[in-house]
Amino acid sequence: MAESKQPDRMEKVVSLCKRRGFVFPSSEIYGGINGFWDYGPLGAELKRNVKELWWSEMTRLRDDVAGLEATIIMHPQIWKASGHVDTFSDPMIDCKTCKGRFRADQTGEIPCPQRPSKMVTECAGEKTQPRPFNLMFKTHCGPVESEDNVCYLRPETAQAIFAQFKNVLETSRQKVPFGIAQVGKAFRNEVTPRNFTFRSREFEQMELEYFIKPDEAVEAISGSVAEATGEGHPGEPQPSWGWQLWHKYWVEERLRFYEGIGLPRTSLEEYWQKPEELAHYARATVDILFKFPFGTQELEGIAARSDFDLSQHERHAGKPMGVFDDDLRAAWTRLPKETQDALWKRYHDARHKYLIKSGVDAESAAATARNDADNLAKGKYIPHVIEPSAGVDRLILALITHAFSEVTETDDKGKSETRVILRFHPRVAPIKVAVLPLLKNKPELVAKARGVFELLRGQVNTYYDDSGSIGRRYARQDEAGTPFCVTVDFETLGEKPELLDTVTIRHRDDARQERLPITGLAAWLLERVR
RNA sequence: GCGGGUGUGGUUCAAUGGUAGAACGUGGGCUUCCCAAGCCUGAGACGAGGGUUCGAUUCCCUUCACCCGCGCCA
Repeated sequence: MAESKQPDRMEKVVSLCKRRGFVFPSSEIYGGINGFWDYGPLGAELKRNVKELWWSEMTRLRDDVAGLEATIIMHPQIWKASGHVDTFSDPMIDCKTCKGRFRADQTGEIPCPQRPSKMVTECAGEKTQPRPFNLMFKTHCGPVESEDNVCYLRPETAQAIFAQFKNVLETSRQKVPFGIAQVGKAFRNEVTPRNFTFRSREFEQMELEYFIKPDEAVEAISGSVAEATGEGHPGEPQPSWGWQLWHKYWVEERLRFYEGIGLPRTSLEEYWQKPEELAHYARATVDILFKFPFGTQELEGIAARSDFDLSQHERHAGKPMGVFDDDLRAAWTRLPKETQDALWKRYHDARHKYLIKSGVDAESAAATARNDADNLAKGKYIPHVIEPSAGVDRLILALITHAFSEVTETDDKGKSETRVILRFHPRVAPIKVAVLPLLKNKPELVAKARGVFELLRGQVNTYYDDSGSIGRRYARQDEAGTPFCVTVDFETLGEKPELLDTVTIRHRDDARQERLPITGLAAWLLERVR
């Protein structure tokens, strides 16, 4: 992957974030703590805007998605079922000679990096003792620390959605296909936090689990599973969509979202994971990448996860995770026998393969798979899932680096000066409008400006500033990414009667100015920041 | 975790074995002030902990953080 790295640009962004109050090192007065970052006043607003836009588009503006806010600490069995306990606990061995790090249980199968003819166990390099390499943050529930009450801080928000699937289904009056959305903190004890906030140990995710019918059910109901035709957004969801079209749909929806908050497609890349890169349960995964100054890196992954997660929880919790589908039941009885048999067999084989892979013994796997396929014929199945999973903090960093621009201007005296402008999309900008009296020592101007400020602050996030020259205040707002400034001058007070109660609106990106009546200000702004 | 680099006001940088300067920013003031104008004035720093030394921001050790590379990244 050819990448143009711009370390200078990244340094400037980091220092701007500190200087203007977007991002601070966590616990800085104690020397900081690796992998943890705080959001300052502007960063907090920016992040809030992004999360609210996501939430609103995902849940409130859709009929088919319900929200959830689950706890960070959950029953430890959840992480057993999800696979995190096992995969995060691999004992690792370091080779002091070649500096390699290997899973302790695989040293007999991995070639030594320095002498590929020999396996790691056979080479002469000095090895460390195996050490547990756990990327989940562990804690204890209750006052006594013992093996019995170990709990984990969630390494992803998704599992809570699966765990609460049934409750949400029953209380939200949704039917498959439908989704459950959640925004929240997650924690991973990363080996190496890197690249500013990009890889942090405490971070926030915006995740949707979108539950769909298995393709066999879609085919039974619609006669066939629709094929994806052509590039781009496949349009409004159709009953005939199988997992592939739903997957494509969500990839395009997510790209639209990024465009809508100011990340054009040219700043993004799609990466379709190759079959050998896929997690064992995934049928397809698309990463949406952003061209960061330190390289092109993942913002969001959209995975087609089959029915793996709900199946795991059904097995581990011993609680049924299947749903009953009236349409399927009705459709099934009308199918010709050979179609029924073919669908039964396909569903059976998929279930059987999953069960065997999960370590279920051959006899129960055979029985369970038969039972699952019989259930399909009665209208019951475990939904499959499409998972668009986005990192909030990565997105914030992408928005800041993308918005960052420098403008060098030379004045009459030949003195040149470089100013920073953060060209945020108005929808995400932390401050939407600044209200500025032209002068601060004229009580009438200040009073009028305060009035305008009070008028606007309940509508959009508004900032009042009367310190320094007007040009300095414009520059200050440019650096904060404020898209609009409202200036109250003597004409507002009626120096020219025809301009009484009008103000100057100044645009961030081109310094353009226009005159608007105060009465229309709020509506004018709302139109542009929503 | 390994190797290399860097830590001085908010930011960007100076200087120094005798406890630190600047620019910008920031607080207050003056100015009919529309793109970081000017003037007056204030606050503000040697990442942390040890050691050597009469004395350490400076030398040494440890530690923490950040950056680059490697490894790891369900």
